Amino acid sequence: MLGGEGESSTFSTMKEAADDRRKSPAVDVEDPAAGSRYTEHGMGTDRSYYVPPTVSKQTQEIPSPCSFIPYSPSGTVYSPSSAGRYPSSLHLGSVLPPTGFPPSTAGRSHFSPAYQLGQSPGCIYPPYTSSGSALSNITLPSAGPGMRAQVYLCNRPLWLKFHRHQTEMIITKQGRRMFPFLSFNMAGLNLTAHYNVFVEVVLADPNHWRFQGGKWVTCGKADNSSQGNKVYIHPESPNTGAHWMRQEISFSKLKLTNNKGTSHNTSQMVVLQSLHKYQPRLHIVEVTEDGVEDISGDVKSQSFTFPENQFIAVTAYQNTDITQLKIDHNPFAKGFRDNYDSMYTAPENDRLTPSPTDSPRAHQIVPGARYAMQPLFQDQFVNNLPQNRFYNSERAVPQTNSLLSPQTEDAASQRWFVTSMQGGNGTSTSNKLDLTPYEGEYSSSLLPYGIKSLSMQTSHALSYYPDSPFTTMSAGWGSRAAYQRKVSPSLPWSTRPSPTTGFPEDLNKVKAQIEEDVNGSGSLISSWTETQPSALSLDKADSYSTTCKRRRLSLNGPSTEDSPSDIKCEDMTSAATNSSSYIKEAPSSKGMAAYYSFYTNP
DNA sequence: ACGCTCGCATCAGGTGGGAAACGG
DNA sequence: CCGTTTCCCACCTGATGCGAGCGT
Repeated sequence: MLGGEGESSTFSTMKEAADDRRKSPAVDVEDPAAGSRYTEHGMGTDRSYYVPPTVSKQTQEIPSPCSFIPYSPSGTVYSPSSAGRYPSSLHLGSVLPPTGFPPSTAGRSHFSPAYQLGQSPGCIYPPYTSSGSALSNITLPSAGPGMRAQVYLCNRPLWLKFHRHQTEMIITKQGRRMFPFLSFNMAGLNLTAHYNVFVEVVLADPNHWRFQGGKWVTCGKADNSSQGNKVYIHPESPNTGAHWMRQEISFSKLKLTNNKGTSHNTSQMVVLQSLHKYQPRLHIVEVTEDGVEDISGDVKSQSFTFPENQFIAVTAYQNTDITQLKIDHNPFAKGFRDNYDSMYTAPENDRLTPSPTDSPRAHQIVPGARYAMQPLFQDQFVNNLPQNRFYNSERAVPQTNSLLSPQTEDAASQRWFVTSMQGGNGTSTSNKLDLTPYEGEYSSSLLPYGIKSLSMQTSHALSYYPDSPFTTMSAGWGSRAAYQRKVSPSLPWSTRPSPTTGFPEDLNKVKAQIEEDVNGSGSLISSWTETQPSALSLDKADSYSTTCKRRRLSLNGPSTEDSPSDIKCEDMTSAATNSSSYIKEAPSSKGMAAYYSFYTNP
């Protein structure tokens, strides 16, 4: 409602920012230099923030009352090279957590350490350290105590799964929802201040892509002239910081279209061009109570970019791995799962209760691991051991495989870290996907995200995918969907024990926990910059060249990683549970609620 | 009698696949 | 001719409405 209205007018500043961006859209992802481009921005400075793709800086934590702060990197965590280019205004890198924790340490205690590390990120996440260290540079928002926002990508594990294979999003004339959809948890906002929260989808790189030979390759230049709405304002905008932090903020209703002329539901539709790569960006803009952006004084806006959210817009899926992931995780595609099973696991079509150990696909689908994990982090980790690997693999493998040869991914999957980050622009290799830069980060981040997601739970936001208990997961995740699979209707998840662990009693504890999450996992992302809202589409694309062949890749190897993501989610939940004491809503079992409740309670 | 909860049926909407249509 | 886009299909989820059953 509000958001929609406000789009054009309210965010004028944003538009300006966007304009600025346009000027420099074209940097190549590949360009090593690109990394440098990503600059941080200071708070009000400008939109040009970006994070060096390769370089992520870890921020050192500044002692601040708010534990969250530490991670709020203004700096950059990582910015995808591509992202940097078009960044409208702010770019925050997401902080990635180090690779998974050792199973043994998985437990909460484990996080604590992470937390500490968080303060010195470098230590904690060695991989990221180099680049990640950038975070330290991050300047905290000067805006005021309330302005230090931190954002968690709730369904990051799921996004990572897709990202590994180069996420594709279908765009249709009438609009197609994203899956995974964007779902965030926020922290660090002023409880009483009002904010508009919106997502802007910007061109991630200057290339036109095509799927050829089983992988995505560039094919000419992107069409910068694209027109149409590029911003989706969360329907609950404007709203108070307490509101935004109380629950998971889902953008499940956001639709992607290629219909530039669409006049209806423009508030729900983001116009994109097929075969172009995009980077969703979350913007949080402080506004007056009536939703008007406060132009007086310093503009308080922050933007957050998660490289794993990048996707290529398509009118038909190109990579069968992506198709399978969609089918496996999207409840609405459940009808296609049987086929899927048959395709991938021939003999076992009938398996009613897929076990995690089953075929890779089964992992994705099966939540078994998750469930088990819920109770405790440790459990989660333990169970996840394999999963962790997957995650790693996701990271490491990602680009290469997914793009190149998915089939081989599994094997490769074992490696989590990618060196790319350090290098300056990890972009190095790839122009193609630019995954590398992120990967390192991803790996580290996995846990964190998972954690958060747990906390998030409240699902009110999610109308479609929220299941009750699992809502949190839903946001993203596939986890839920997976569980629901026909195959394993009987899965215990419904019975999931709610987290029993208590939350930290006091805020400090909560903070600490959060920090842990952040640090440890790095899940929080955060790069935030205060800048003016920028937002609008920048990209214009032009016609892209042309020929693209579509090839469907193999099915073979559906990713093996599915479970990991789930796991993470679960982990998070468990974590959340720990802090239950704060939970206001005690929704069933959702630790998430608890987590947020913290915020809600002044 | 009234109010609440539960279960079932229905409807709207979302999903990917496949074929046809479109365009260079 | 080839690649991309569009349309239709069957299937599924989620929300809603309605009625029955139960408790006060």
